[in-house]
Amino acid sequence: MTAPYRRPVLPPTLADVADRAGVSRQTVSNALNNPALLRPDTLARVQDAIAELGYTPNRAARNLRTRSSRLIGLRHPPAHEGTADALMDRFVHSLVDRCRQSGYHVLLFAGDDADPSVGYEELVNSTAVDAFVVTDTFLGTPQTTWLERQRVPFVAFGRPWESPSAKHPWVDVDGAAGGALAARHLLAVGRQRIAWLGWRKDSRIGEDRRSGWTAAVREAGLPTTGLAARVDDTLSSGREGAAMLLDEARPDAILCASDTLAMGALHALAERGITPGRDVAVVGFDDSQAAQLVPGGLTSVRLPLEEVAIEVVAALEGLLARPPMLLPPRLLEPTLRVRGTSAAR
Amino acid sequence: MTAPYRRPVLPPTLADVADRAGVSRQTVSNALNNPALLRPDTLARVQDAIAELGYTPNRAARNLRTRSSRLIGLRHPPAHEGTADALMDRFVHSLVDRCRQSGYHVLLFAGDDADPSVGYEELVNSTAVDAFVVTDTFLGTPQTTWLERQRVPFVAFGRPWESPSAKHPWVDVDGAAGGALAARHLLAVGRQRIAWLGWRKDSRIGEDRRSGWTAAVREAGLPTTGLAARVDDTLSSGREGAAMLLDEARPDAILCASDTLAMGALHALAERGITPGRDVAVVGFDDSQAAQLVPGGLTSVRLPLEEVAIEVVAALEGLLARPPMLLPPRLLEPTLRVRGTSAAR
DNA sequence: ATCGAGGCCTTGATCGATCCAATGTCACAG
DNA sequence: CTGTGACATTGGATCGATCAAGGCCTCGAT
Repeated sequence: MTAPYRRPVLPPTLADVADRAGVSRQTVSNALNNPALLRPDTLARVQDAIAELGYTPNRAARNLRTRSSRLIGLRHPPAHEGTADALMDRFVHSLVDRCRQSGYHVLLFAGDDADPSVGYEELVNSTAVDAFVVTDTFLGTPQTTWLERQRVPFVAFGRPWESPSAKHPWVDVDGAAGGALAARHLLAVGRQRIAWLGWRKDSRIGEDRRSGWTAAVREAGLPTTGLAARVDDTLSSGREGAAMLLDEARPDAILCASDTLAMGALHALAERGITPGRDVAVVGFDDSQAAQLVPGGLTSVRLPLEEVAIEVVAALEGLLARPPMLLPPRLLEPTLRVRGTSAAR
Repeated sequence: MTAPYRRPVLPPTLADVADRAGVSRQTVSNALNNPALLRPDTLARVQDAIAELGYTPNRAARNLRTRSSRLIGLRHPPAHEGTADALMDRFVHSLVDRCRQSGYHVLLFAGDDADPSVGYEELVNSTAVDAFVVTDTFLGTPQTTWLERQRVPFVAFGRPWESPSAKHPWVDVDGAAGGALAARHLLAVGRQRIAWLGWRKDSRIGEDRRSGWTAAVREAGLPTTGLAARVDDTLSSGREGAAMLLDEARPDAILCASDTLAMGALHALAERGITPGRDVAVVGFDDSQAAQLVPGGLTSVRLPLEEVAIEVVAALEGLLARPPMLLPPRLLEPTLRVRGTSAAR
């Protein structure tokens, strides 16, 4: 057996291709990066040589010369063991897919919640990545301010809640629109007393979603007072919150800030022998897997993560173009997945 | 405002550090890669200069010269919209974390289920990554055979089920041990008729897990015949399978090949007014989030993904060392998370 | 016939690190 | 005083691509 896991011969270089095609290195380079500069017959000859040799440009050499790596850094969000993970997974997937279409790859790295610069700094200074995608802007945005000060190119998935004057490009989902969408759906299927089961007041995202509920319900001339509970984003708090709502406010629908809370609400209903979708409608948020594990299905607001990825990559390309072109922030509309827990009566 | 998102000055190079410290470039290089070669006072001088300038080695240049990128390629598994995703997320997290400790980063890329070489080939030829971590070895392993033939270094998470003679390093979780662990736990809490609710026979992983159940139950002198059902890995099949078992085999425990199936089983119990954990115990597999969303909690076999990541990275380091050192395959033991659905009677 | 313009292609330098071979320094034995 | 070897440090070449500038054509205008 020969030496295992070592390629026997070195891969062909651009110079090899040049020799074979009978042209200079620069011409081969142009064939790859600026084909219009070549005469058609020369181009064909070079392309043949490339194909025959199975040549692929060496990234390290190209990176060194062009001072760019065509890599996008993404800090793998720390495991919350919560519902957000599955969401992120969907987003990362879309992002990877979209990056590929633009010739980028995604570099995952681990960060440190305490010090935002950890990880980022090393990658920036070593020119390992061209830009970053930042996801958890709701943690008080220490990293975005750090990145902005360092003039590191990045695009955020999530508004700069804490510093609305921030100038960096960002893409986010309109939580208020999602809340309103869900509330209007519940109104359309004949619900009159629509309760809100949401997160605590210090959650900007939660308050955003909630504002959509408030607006839509008031718009219909229906009450919101006494019909809201704010709890932690856990199954048990969701159950307790829903129990309280059911016992004290007699809602015919519960709109929840997350699928986790919605699952809790479903348990509270079950304990009382109330059938979801018939007696009391339940709607969640994020369209996580849990929504599909409910028999009959949980109606849920679905975030357009594929679109978010598209916009994020577009913003990245603008940022990395020269001259850089800053795209304006984008706020995308979520959609609603109607399932059994909000059937029409 | 100056040009946005462009660093005003070029970062310092190794030569800058050398000038400042009054030594040659090579000495600075040695200070970084082989500090033992330097006299202590020289080393200190160089390190001071590095700190003062805030120098970080340029990756592209280093990669070009050393022919290695210190990047590990990981094909982001296609979204199955199934339970496996959450598992993968945990694994990826551990992997990223572990890679960091070894000075590696993870490069995510999108692949194509049809043609395994897509993605891999480009990254290999362009020397973008040093090695791959391959995760979905259960799909008939087209990519592992391709990678082996191309002599691309890689480590698999998952046995080479289809080609046991494969020589590449791999790490896997002992599903049989997990099945046996869960079965013995059920025996220990006094269960006598332990049913198996598993995947169809063509699932190697499913059959592996099942074999542990068979062995443990037989070892206790208890029956397995008529106590097994094999269905698709969906909530509804789980419910139907469990319903059949409950109606026909009268088990006092149901051991499931996945949490998804276990959730289905719980629904079947609920429909019959049977209390899980008291009347019939239920145990799942994979310890997914769903297991924690069950009130009281679902007992589940937890895969040691953190350990898997450790072993995978260790194998990678062996592979990339020179001379390469192939570590023997590792089969890791899962653990059991005992929760409400298998309480002692 | 000569010149200039433009299209097409080539040559040499360069990016920033490491590899390699060689040199300088020093203590100590012959 | 020279030879030897171990250790510390250096200078030049190199990895494989792109940049910047310049050369060689061809062709039409003078």
